[in-house]
Amino acid sequence: MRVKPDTVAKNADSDIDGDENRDADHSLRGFLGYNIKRANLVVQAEIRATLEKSGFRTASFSALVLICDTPDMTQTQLAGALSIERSGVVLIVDDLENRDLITRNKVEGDRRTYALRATLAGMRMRDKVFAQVQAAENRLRQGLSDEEIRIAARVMNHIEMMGNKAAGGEG
Amino acid sequence: MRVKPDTVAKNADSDIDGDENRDADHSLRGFLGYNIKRANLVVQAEIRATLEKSGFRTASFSALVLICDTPDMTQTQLAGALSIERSGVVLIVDDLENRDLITRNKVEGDRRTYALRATLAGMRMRDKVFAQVQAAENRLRQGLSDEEIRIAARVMNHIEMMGNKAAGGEG
DNA sequence: CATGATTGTTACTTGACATAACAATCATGC
DNA sequence: GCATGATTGTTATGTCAAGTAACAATCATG
Repeated sequence: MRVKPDTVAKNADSDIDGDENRDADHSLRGFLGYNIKRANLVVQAEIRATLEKSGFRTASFSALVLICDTPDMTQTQLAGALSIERSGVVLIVDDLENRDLITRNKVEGDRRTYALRATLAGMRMRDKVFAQVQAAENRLRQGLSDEEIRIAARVMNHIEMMGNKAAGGEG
Repeated sequence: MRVKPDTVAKNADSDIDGDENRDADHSLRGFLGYNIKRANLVVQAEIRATLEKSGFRTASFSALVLICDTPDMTQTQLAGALSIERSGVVLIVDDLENRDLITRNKVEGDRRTYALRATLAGMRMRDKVFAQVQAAENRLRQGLSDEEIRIAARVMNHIEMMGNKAAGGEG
C-alpha cells in the first residue's frame, strides 16, 4: 500500500462501458424494472425511427390508431386512452387534422366536444405505418419463439394491471 | 340520415377512458413495444416512489449500485453504464458525494479522472434501498411464476441486445 | 514540445410533459 | 327560467430531465 488512502493506482484493463464488460450492472439485472427499462429504450428508439419516416411521434401514431379503431372519440377520451393531459391532445389532434388524417366533427347535442374520425387517407396511413411498425418489431423478435413473446406480453400486462390496481382502489 | 355529413349524434354509452372499456387499444396491444411501454410506466412509477423516500432518483440509485459493485469507476465509465452523457453524471455524482455515500478519489497516473468509490454509509444505503426496491417489485410480481419472470427477463435482454446490435455494427 | 484527444465541468438549449387559467357550453337545483 | 357549478377544448406558462456546446486541465503521440 504505497498509495495514499484517497489515491488509487490506475488500472489498465478497466473497460466498463466497452463492449466486453457487460456485467458491470450485474446487480441491477436482477431487477425486472431495469431490464424492462433498457428494453423499452431500444424498442421505443426503433419504433420512433420507423414512425418519423412518416412524420409521426409515438403518441400521434397511437392517437391515429385509436381514432381509427374507435370512431367518434372525443379528445378527453383520447387523453384518457393515451394517459396524457387534454392540453397535450390538442397539439396531437391539430397535427393529425392538418395532415388530413382525421377530422373534428361537431356533435349534435353537445357543442363543446368534437367527435374525432379518421379520413380515408388516415386509415390508409394507419395500415401502412402499422405494417412498418410490425416489421420493425419483428426484427427485434428474431430468435424468440412465439411462446416466449406471449409470456412476455402477459407479464407486461400483469405488471401494468398490478400498478393500476394499487393506484386505483386500495381501500 | 338527418344529420349533416360532419355532424354526429351524441352517443350515451361511450366510456372509453373509464374502467369498463379497456380494449379501446386492442390494435396497439398487438405491439410488444406498447405493452412494454405501459408496463415500464408502472414499474418506474413504483420504483420512483420507493426510491424517493430515501432521496434517490432512478439514475442516482443505479449509479450508487454500479459504484458499489465496481469500485474505482470513472465518471465517463459511469456515463456509459447508465447510457447518459458525462455532463449528467456530474450532477448525480455531486449529489451522492454531498450525501457522503461515495467519494471522488484522485488517481495516481491520471490527474484528469476521479476514481469513484462508495463509502461505508453508501454500501449500507445500497443494501437497504436495494431490499426496498426488491420488495416493491415483488408486489408487482404477485401472481406470476418465477418461470414467467425468467422468460420475460430473457425476452427483454434479447430485445436490448438486438437493438444494440443494429445500432453498433451494421456493416 | 506541438498538436490532438480525453476528462470533468458549466452554461445553454431543447423537448416533452404537466398546471393553471379561460371562454363556451352543458347540467343541475331551486 | 336562471344561477351556480362542472366539463370540454384551448392557450399560455412552468418545469424537469436530458442533450449540446464550449472550456480548462491533463494526457498521449508524433
